[in-house]
Order: sequence, then C-alpha cells, then structure tokens
Amino acid sequence: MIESTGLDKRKAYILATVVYEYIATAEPVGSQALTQKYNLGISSATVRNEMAELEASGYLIQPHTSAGRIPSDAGYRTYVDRLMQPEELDVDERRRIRDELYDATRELDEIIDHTTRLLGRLSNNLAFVTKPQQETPTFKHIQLIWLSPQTGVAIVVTSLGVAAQSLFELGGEARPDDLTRFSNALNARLANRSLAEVVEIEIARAAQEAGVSDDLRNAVVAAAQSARSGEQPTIAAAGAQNLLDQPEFQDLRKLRSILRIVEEQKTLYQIVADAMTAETVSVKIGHELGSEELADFSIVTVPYHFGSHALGMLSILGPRRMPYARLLALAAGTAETLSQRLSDVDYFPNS
Amino acid sequence: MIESTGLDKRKAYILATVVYEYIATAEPVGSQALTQKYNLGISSATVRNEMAELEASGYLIQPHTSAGRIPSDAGYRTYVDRLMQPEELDVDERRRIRDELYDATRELDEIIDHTTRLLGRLSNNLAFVTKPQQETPTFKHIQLIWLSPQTGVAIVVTSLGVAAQSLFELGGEARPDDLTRFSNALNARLANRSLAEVVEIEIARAAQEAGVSDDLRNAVVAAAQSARSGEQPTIAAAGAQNLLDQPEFQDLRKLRSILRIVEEQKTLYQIVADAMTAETVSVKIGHELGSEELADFSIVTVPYHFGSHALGMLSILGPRRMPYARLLALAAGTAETLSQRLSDVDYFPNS
DNA sequence: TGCTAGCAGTCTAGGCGCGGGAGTGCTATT
DNA sequence: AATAGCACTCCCGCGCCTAGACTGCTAGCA
Repeated sequence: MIESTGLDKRKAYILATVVYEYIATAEPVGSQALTQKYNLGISSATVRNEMAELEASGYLIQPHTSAGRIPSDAGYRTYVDRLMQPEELDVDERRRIRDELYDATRELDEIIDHTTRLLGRLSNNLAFVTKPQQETPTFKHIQLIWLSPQTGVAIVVTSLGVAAQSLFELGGEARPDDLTRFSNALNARLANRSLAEVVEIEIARAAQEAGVSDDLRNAVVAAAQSARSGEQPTIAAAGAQNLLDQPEFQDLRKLRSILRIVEEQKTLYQIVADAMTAETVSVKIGHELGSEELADFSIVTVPYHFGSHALGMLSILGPRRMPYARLLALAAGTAETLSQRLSDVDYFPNS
Repeated sequence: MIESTGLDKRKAYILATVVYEYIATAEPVGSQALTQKYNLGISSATVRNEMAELEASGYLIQPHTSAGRIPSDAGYRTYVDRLMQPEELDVDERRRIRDELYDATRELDEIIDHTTRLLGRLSNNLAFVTKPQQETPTFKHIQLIWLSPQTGVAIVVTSLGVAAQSLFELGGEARPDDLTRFSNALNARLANRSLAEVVEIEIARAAQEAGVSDDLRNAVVAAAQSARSGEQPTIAAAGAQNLLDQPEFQDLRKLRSILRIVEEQKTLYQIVADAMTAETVSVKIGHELGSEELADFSIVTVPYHFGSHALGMLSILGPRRMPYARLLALAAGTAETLSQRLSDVDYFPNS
C-alpha cells in the first residue's frame, strides 16, 4: 500500500494532517501552523521539505508562491481511500434519524422528501435523493431506419415516449431489407419487456435470427442502453442554503452552477447513476464529477434498498473540502435506516 | 384618485418614471439622469423639488444624502396599483406557454413541476406553485375541554391527524356539561364534512341548538379556521439561481433567507395563502410580506382553477425591484393556461 | 545522511488617503 | 412657479503601503 502510492509513513501522515486541517479551516496549511497545532515531533523545515515532495507527486497544491498548501483531487482521494479514520454514527444520532424517519408520514414520496431534508440538515450540505420509479418503463417499439448505404439510425420508443436514437455505421453490406427484418425480429422479442431487464441477450438472438452484422447489433445495443439512461427518476433536494456558508462559495458563479444543475436534475442523475450498483457508499471528488463547473465540489452517494433491490440513491453534495469521514458515515447510516423503514411497510406489492 | 394619494399629475408621472428607471437599472435615480433620459419638459431643479416632496410623502427614499432616490414600499405599491402601464403577453409567448404545458406529460404532479420550471425560466425569477391536494381533509372529531371556570380548549382532529387546538374564554357562565353538549352537537353536524366547505354556518347552528355563548362559538370557529390553515399543500419551486443575478442579492445573507424559506415551504405558504381566494393576480411588496428577512423581495401570486374551484396558486418571487407589469401578465397568463390544461383531462373524478 | 535553524525573498490581505463624480438643497433670477 | 447656478456632501474606486505568513535555500549539527 505504501509503495503503490509513493508515500512513506511520514508523508502519509503529513498529507492526512494537511487534508484534515484544511477541511477544518478552509485556509491553506503552512508548515509552521502544522507543527504548532499537531505535535509531529519534527520541525517545520522538515515538513516543508516533505510538503515540497508531496506537491511534486501531485498530492498537494500551492495556490501561490508564498502560501500554504491545499490538497489536490489526488490528495483528497488518497485521504478518503487510505488515510482517514472512518467514523461511525453514535447511538444517539442513529436513534434520532430512526425516530425522524419513523414519524407519522406514510406515503413513499413524503418519506423520501423527509429523508432528504433530514440529510440536508444533518450534513450541513446539499442533500439529494433519487425517488424510486413506481412504474418501470417498457419497450414499445424499436425501428431501424436505412439512411444511406453506409449509415442507419435506430429509434427506441419506450412506454415513457420517444427515448433514444442512435446513429450507426452499416459496415457496407447491409440493405434496407436487412434492417426491416431485424426490426421485426427485435419487436417480436422485446415488445413490452422491461428496460431494466438484461436485453442484450435478446438483441443478440434477434440479430442471429435476422443474420445481420455485428456492427448493427452493437448499434441497437447502444440505442437500448441510451434509452435506459433516459429513465431518470425525479430527485428531491434540500439544504442548498447550507452551501452559502462555505467560504469557498462566496463566489456566486459557482453557486449559480450548482443551483442550476440541481434544478435540472438530469446532469445530477447522470453523475451519480453509476453509484446505484455499488455495494456501499461511494465518493466522487472534484474533477471526478466530470464537469468543470463542479470541480470544486464532491459528492457522496449510497444506494438504498427494498429487500435486495436497489431503489434509489441518497447523495450529499458539498465543497471538495467536506468532512468525508463524517458524511460517509451519515450517508451510509441514513440509507440503512431508510431501507429498513421502507421494508417495514409494503409499498411495492408488485415486486 | 389623485387627491386620495396626495399626488398631482406631474408628481405621479415623476414617481412612475423613477420606479420604472430604478427597476431597469437598480441604481438610485437622480434628477439629472431622469431629465436627460426621459424628456419631461421640465428642468432637473424642478424635478428635485418634486422629488423632495415625494420623499416627504413617503413614496421615495434617499439611501444617503448625496444619492438619487429609490422607491419605498408605498412608492412601489402606488406604481403597481395606479401608475404602471399594464402589459399583456404577446401571442407568441402565449402560444409557447400553451405548447409547453400541452406537452406529453400527463400526470398532475408532473404538469405542476413543468409549469413551475417554465414560470421560473420565463420570469427570470424564483417561481413556486402550490400543488393541489388530491384528498381534501375532512373533520374527524372536535372536542371541547373544560379547563377552569374561565377557560377551555377546543381540539380539532382532521383526517390528516391532530390539526389545531385553540384556547378560549368561557365568559363565566358555562359549565362542563355545556361543553359536552356542544361537542356532541358539533360532531353530529361536522363529522366527515370537508374542511374546505363553509363550516361557520354549521357551527352557528350547533351553537344555537346547544344554547351556548357567542364566545364559545367564536372559539370553535377560530379552531376550525386554524385547522384549515394547517392544510399545507406541498410546493414546487424553480429558478432560485435567477436571483443570484440580481445586483441587490450579492449579499449572501439575503439569499440564505430565501433558500431556507423556500425549502421550509410553511412560511411561504402562509404568506401567499390569502391570495388563494383572490379573483385575479395579487402582489405583496417588501414589508407587506410580513417578514424582515423578506423585506427586499416581492411576490406576485395568482390562483389557478379547475372549473370554478381554486386548486392552488402560482407565484413569482423576486427582488422588490421586479418588472411588475411583465410578471403580472406572465403569472396571469400562465395560470390561465394551466387552468385550461387541467380542465382538458379529468383529474378529479370526485369533484 | 537526515534533520534543523536561520534568513532572505515573495506574495496577499487589508488599512488608509485621495480625488472624481453624481447628486442635493438653497438662493437669486426670470 | 420654474429655472440656473453654486456650494456642499457623500460614496466609490484607485493606488499605495505595510504587516504577516509562508516558502526555498543554505549552512551547521547529531
């Protein structure tokens, strides 16, 4: 572990301390401040040398020449994955969450809203929760259209309306007839099947039946996947005002981005979607969110379940400089309690 | 009209121009700027004199000695009620709203959400819409409890749970028996009646039957009203990020208040609740919102209907310096279209 | 060889003072 | 009554400057 990151024990400890201190103060951390506040047993000069190397390895950043250091994305990542002391919710807090969720409300939507607000309040950040879709969308129709000898387009219509189109290369040897035949085979197999089911196998069988090229099959698979990503459950959000307190967001443009993205929901969902299949809580830090606008933020996400079925996700969005250990524990604990809460009443008689 | 406000024609025109200009620029309006930009046919010195009088009458405010004037709440109020040129939505815009609302979505909740976003986008402000409650709450039980020879308490239980209690004076001559008798009479008349119905008459009849004092009757009416105000439908909001663009909200504390209040919903609902019974669009300006935190904002509200029944309200929240004429037209137009849209599908088979 | 003390250099945040500019109220004049 | 002119007031933005924090580097020490 130590070798794999190029960090000896002392460097690791210094990195951890810098991250910890920066999370607490939001100020670049200098070598003196560090040795004074934490008795490291080494002098500030030594820390300076170590810091310079940590910066060279990409874990720390110096905002300007005569300033302290702040963690880079890689620094945070290392901190979260290897260095930080994991936290647990204490019993009191766990009970408070439980009590709130087991409040009078019965309706699923209300429980989700309630959970979102609770999470926003406890995390002091922006919380958002994807609502489970009651009705799982199904295939209605798929149509392959011949555009030119080289290209075609696949259009997938789901029970939610037109959902996806995907342009593809024909590979040269296909004729309009092939497409029609393939379309028919696909429709026979897929009509009214749930999008959530694994349809790749069916597509492969239909492709074999119709005797079409691999390119064509792959194009249809892509269109199906894209249609699936169109299933975007609505998202409840709460706690945006908490972000206003963070010193790094006095810059209004960043806030604007956040509010817009949260309201739009689509981007937000795409960012966290892959956490749905995760076993446990996952974290995306800064640029890992895949958007320059969100580069100063991090998101903690954890799925919640009904039985063994993942229903949705619970996320906390905050400054990159968020208290990771605490928020990971909070998100995990809340998701667990929510899952329990949901399993106590049979909301999903059909599943 | 002129006498009632202490404004002659010229003062009225100057006031209107100041408000108009301030809405456009967000800068205090000086006498020179005014005469240069609008050819008033009088000199800046004359305008200065008029402005001084308008300030003395409370329509204008001078932020500091050597600055121009900005409108006071009273100034805005006069502008909105009497001076401004009302606007209409142009045909194009009206059609765009219509097209958006008649989009594929079917579900009531989605239509409301969609409308909210649309309104946020078109208004460039924060829009919020109260969602109709599908189930109208009904009386379950009312209980009058004798506390002392002078006081009692009324507890109203609705189908939504315990909703209201109201302490009252007995007026001296009532005994526990009277309260029990009145309770019984009330329960017989009110059980399972909708809270939305006019229940005052029923209460009066029950009071007569039981032969109790006016004080007692009024206490019960108060409790019933308070129970009714407890019906707080959820609120959809959109466009918070638009407020960030307004120069007067660079101060983050104000934004924080807004976001908190919008998220809380309760306060927001209470503020606009009385607009529900209005015939048309209504405006609350600055301190009229009844909260120091909201003193820099104004809210435009208009109810939307299903048939003749008011279902909810559509509001725009923005800086006090909002383009009133435009937003009034926008809110009214959107509400009208929404009402039509709802009446085209039978969402409320029971009403 | 690794650590430390000291030092010179660098950069930022924030306090201070100044002057331009916009606007006012007042007074004298038409 | 309306206006022109004038002296005065106040804010805002600019540049200047200093205090403070931190760095990298060098030389000395276990």
